Amino acid sequence: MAMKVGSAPTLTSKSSTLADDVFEQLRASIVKGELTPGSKINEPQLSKQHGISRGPLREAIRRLEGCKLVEIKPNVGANIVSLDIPQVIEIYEIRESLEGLASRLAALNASTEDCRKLRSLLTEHELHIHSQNGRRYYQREGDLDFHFQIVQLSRNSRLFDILCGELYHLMRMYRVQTANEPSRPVQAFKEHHQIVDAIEQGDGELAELLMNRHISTARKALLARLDGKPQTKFSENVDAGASAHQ
Amino acid sequence: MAMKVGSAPTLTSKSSTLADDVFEQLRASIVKGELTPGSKINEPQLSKQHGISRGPLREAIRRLEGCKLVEIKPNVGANIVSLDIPQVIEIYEIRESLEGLASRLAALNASTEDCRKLRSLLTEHELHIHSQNGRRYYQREGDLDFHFQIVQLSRNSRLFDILCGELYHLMRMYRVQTANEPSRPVQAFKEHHQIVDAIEQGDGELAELLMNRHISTARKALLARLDGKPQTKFSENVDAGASAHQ
DNA sequence: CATCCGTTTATTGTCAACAATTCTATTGTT
DNA sequence: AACAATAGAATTGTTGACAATAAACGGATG
Repeated sequence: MAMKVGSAPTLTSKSSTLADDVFEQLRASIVKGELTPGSKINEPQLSKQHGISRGPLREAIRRLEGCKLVEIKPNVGANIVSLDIPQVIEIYEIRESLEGLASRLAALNASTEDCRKLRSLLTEHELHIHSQNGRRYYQREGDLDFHFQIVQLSRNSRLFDILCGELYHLMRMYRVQTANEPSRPVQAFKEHHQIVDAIEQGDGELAELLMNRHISTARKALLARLDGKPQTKFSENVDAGASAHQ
Repeated sequence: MAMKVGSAPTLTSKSSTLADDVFEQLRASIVKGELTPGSKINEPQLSKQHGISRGPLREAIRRLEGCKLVEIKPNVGANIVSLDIPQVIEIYEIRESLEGLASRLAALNASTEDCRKLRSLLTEHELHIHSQNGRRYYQREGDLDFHFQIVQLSRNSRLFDILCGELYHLMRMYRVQTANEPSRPVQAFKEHHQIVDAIEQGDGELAELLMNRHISTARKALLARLDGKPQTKFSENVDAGASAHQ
């Protein structure tokens, strides 16, 4: 269950503009890490690379600015946004509230069919969890899929936009494995099941509480890490936190 | 205590780009309602009106698109975003969670000086509340000021961005007076004081609970209105909800 | 009278050139 | 050798022109 956002339909695409296309490509590159946080955007280079003029490229960059994925300094240029650990913790605090809300709403809306899908997603994860490659997969993609589904079930489209359109992109940028902590994925897996239990029973308050705890665990792990390495400027391959659980 | 976002410093401003300037002007126009929801953006007209070329204007529009304040259809143009009542309710659900979080964090961070400022803001509101013009002022501007301050005290910059940079702008667009309900502002005023009480005592959980209730009241008023007029396409001068309390 | 179709008009998308600013590197001085 | 000033290169900001698409108009036809 991959979570495509909005991909181009036809090969010789015509219906969308160059600015839209390059916007999505750039956003994907940022999330994948091909454009590393803090790095500078060179307009002439990028425009040549994508075979377009600077006009549409600049529009795409401006749109990324609106999404807070790049920062533009006048007469200097655009840089990929870079988060330090305190900022990531801020995001976790917000996620905690928002995904709690999503879980509560999901419990009110979810059909039995929806719950069945959630379960199958979890059993699929269980298969991967024990293989080494699988663990990596689970932590890098599979886990967010679960949260993604919950948010969809909330049926609150703006909540979906904020979480999946803004915060999750940043989460992925700073996705990191809960290295050297083999017990956590298994525990997270159990918590996921508990959350589905609550949703299945239509117990919104419980679902909210469990999701809050679930994310809070990861936030606290990050916080502990912050105390350990005080003002470390979050380099690329950190190995805790973001996906500490999920 | 007016809440300017980011205004130009010098008269013959030079340090910022045309795209940045027109972006802020357009955003202000949208929030003020000078550009009505759903209306189309005419590039040649606007560029002449602002005395700039279409290039920077288009960049500003693309940035607004990133902020979800306008929607662009390829080869057709940009329209000011228009919300119907269900969408506004979605926003209230999110506000409820997020401002609850903000209140909880504010209770942990606020100094006695901060609390003093909150009180003075509230007493100022009390003065305005009983005059007819004042009531209008209070509902249109003063009330959001209070919420604005709370969010600032949370010291979570991204929370601030989401609430004050995205949602409040939309709130203002659909700001509407709780017409024919003179009791509500007084009640809201009391609730504001209760929230400050909790913050003053450092009781984060209570502050969160009270803020949740406070916003929930407004959301339910909107919901009741929704049931009354089913699929009304939220015209400009609705008279309930958005600022029903707050 | 309504509808369909082609023409005209206006608006959007794209590009390449120019202007303005910042960054770089060399030179000259202490 | 270290630092400041200056000239050059590179990058960003802005503009106007052109191409492509969609909307508006008008006439012919059922």
